[in-house]
Amino acid sequence: MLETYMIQQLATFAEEGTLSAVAERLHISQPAISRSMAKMEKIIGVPLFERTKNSIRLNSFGMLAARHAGIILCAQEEMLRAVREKYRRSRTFSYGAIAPAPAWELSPILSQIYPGMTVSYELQEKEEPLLKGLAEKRYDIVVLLNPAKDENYFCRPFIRECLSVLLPKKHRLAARKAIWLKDLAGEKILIHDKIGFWYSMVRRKIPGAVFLEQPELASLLEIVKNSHLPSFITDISEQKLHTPVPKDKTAILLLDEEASARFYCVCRAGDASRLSAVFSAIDNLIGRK
Amino acid sequence: MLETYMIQQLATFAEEGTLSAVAERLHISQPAISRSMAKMEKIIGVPLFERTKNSIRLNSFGMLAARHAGIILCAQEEMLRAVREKYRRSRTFSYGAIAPAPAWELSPILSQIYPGMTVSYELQEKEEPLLKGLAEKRYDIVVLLNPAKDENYFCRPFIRECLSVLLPKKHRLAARKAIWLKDLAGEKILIHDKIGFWYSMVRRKIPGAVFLEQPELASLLEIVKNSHLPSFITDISEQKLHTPVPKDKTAILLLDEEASARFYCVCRAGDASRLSAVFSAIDNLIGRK
DNA sequence: CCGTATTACGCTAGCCGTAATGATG
DNA sequence: CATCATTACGGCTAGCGTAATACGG
Repeated sequence: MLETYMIQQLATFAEEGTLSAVAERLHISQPAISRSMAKMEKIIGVPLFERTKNSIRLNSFGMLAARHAGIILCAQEEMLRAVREKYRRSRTFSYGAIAPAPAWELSPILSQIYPGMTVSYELQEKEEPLLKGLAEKRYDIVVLLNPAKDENYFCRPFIRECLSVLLPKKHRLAARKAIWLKDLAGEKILIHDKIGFWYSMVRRKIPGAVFLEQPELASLLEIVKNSHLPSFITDISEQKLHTPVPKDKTAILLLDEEASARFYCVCRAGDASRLSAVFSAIDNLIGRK
Repeated sequence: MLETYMIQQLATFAEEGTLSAVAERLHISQPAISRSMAKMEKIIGVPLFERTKNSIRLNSFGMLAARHAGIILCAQEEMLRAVREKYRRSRTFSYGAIAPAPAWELSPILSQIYPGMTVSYELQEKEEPLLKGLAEKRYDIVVLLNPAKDENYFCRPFIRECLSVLLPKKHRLAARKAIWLKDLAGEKILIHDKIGFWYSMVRRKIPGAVFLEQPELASLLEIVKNSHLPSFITDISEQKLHTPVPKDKTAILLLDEEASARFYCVCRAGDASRLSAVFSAIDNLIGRK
C-alpha cells in the first residue's frame, strides 16, 4: 500500500531536489527519507530515481509519480477542507445585513433559538452581495431594505429605523425641528464606516460634506462626546449603544425618504421551514413593536 | 496526517455499512476498524459517525468524507497505473502490422537493436487501426501496404511478399502457370485467420469460396499437409515457416495486383531520430534483397 | 573537508489481534 | 442469545534516529 508519508516525501523531493532538504523541511532524518523512497520504488515496482553514490534525482517515471503525488495530496487537503468547512457551517448561523441595527436585533433571537451555535454576521453596503451570498449559502438569512419578491426567496418584514443628525445646540441648524440631508452640505461630519447602506447613502445625499471616518466604534463615540462636530444617530442606535443625546446636543430628524428604513428578513425558499422558528420570532418582535 | 489505511477503511465502510463487514473485507479485526475510524474523526476534528451502543453509521460529514476518500483512492490507483504503464511502455517495443511476414522480419531486427526489451506486435486487417494506434503511441512502428505521405509520419519502404495458392497436382488448375484469385471461385480453401490484410482481401476477391478457417497455425499446417484442399502460401511464409511445397502439390502464382504486396514501415515523425537505428537496419535489409 | 546518499543497528511508537464488556433486537 | 460496537491489554511490526560508511566537488 502506498502510504501518505511516502507520497508526501516524494512530492517534497520533487520541490527540493535533495534528500537532506526534504528531511529538514519535514522534520525527519535523512536516512528515513532515503528508506521511504526506496520502499516506494519497491511498492510501485518501477525505478523512480537516478542515483550516483552521493546524488539522487528523479527520472522520468519519478517525475510522473511526483506529479500524481501532488494531485493526491491536494485531494487529501481538499477532503479535510471540505469536511471541516461543512462542519463549521453546520455550527454557524451566518447572516448578512444592509445595516447594523437589524443585525443587532437578529443576533439575540438566533442565539436563543440555536443555543451553542456560533452566530455571525457581515455588513454590506449594497443588496447584491447579500443576495449573492444567500444564493451561495454563505448566508442563512440576509436583511435587506426591500422585500424580495423572487419565488426563490422567503421574505418577512423586519424592524424600522430612523436616522437623525446629532448637532451641538449652538449649531446654526440646531433649532430646526427637522432638516434635509442636503442642508448639511459642506459640514464636517463624524461618521463610522461600518454602518452598511447608511454610509453610502449619506455620502450621496450630502454634497460637499467632509466625512471624518472613524473605524473604531468606541473611539467614534468618545470623539462625538468630546467635540462639537455633527454626527449621526438613529432611534435604535441610541437605545442599543446606550448613547442618549447629551445635554449640549440635540437630535434633529431627517426628512429624506431614505432616512427612514424598513428592513426585510430574507432566506432561501427551501430554508423557510428549517428557519420557521426564526421567522416566528421575527414576526413576534414586529407585532410587539 | 490522514493515512491511507484510514481513508481506505472509511471508503469501504461507506460501501459496507458495518464495521464487521469492513473488517472481513479488508482482512483485519473489528476493533482495528473501530479504532481507525475514531482516530480519523480525531484527526479531522469533525464527528463522522452517528453511534448508538451497538450501531454506527455515517452522518452527513462522514458521507462527504467518504466521497472524498473514494476520490483519493482513485487518485492513488491512477498514480500506480500511470507510472507502471509508462515503465512498461519504456521497456516494450510495440509495433503493428498489416500482415504477418513483415512482422516476422521486423522482430529479429528490433530484438537485436534493443536487447532486453520486450518486442511485441499486433496484426490488423485494416490500415486505420494501425495509424490510430501509432498516433496514440500504442505502436512505435506500423507496417502498412501504402507509403504514409502525411508530414506527421516518417516512412520507409520495407519488404515485398507474393501470394500463391497451393494446389494438389491433381487439381483442375494445377497445370496452370498462374491464375487469378477469381478462378478459385467455389473452392473449399484452408485458411489461417490471423494473416492481416490477406484474409479480407482473398475473401473479397474469391466469390463463393468456402473458407475453412483454422485459428491454430500449427494445426493448419498439419491439415494442409494431410489433405487435398487448396491453401495459400507466400514466398516469405514458405521460407519462414519452413514449409516447402510438398511433392504432391504445386504453388501457383496469383496474377491479381493485390497478391503482390509491398510493405512500408512508418513511425511518428518525432520518433524518426530515436528510431534511426531501426530504419537503417530496414534499409540495409531492403538493399540486400 | 563538507555535503550528500546509503547501510547498520537498536529503539519505540503505534497498529494489530485476542479477550472482555456492553448494548440491542 | 446472537450480533454489533467499544474498551483493555499485551505483542510485534515497521518506521525512526543515531552512528558509521562511502563518494564527490
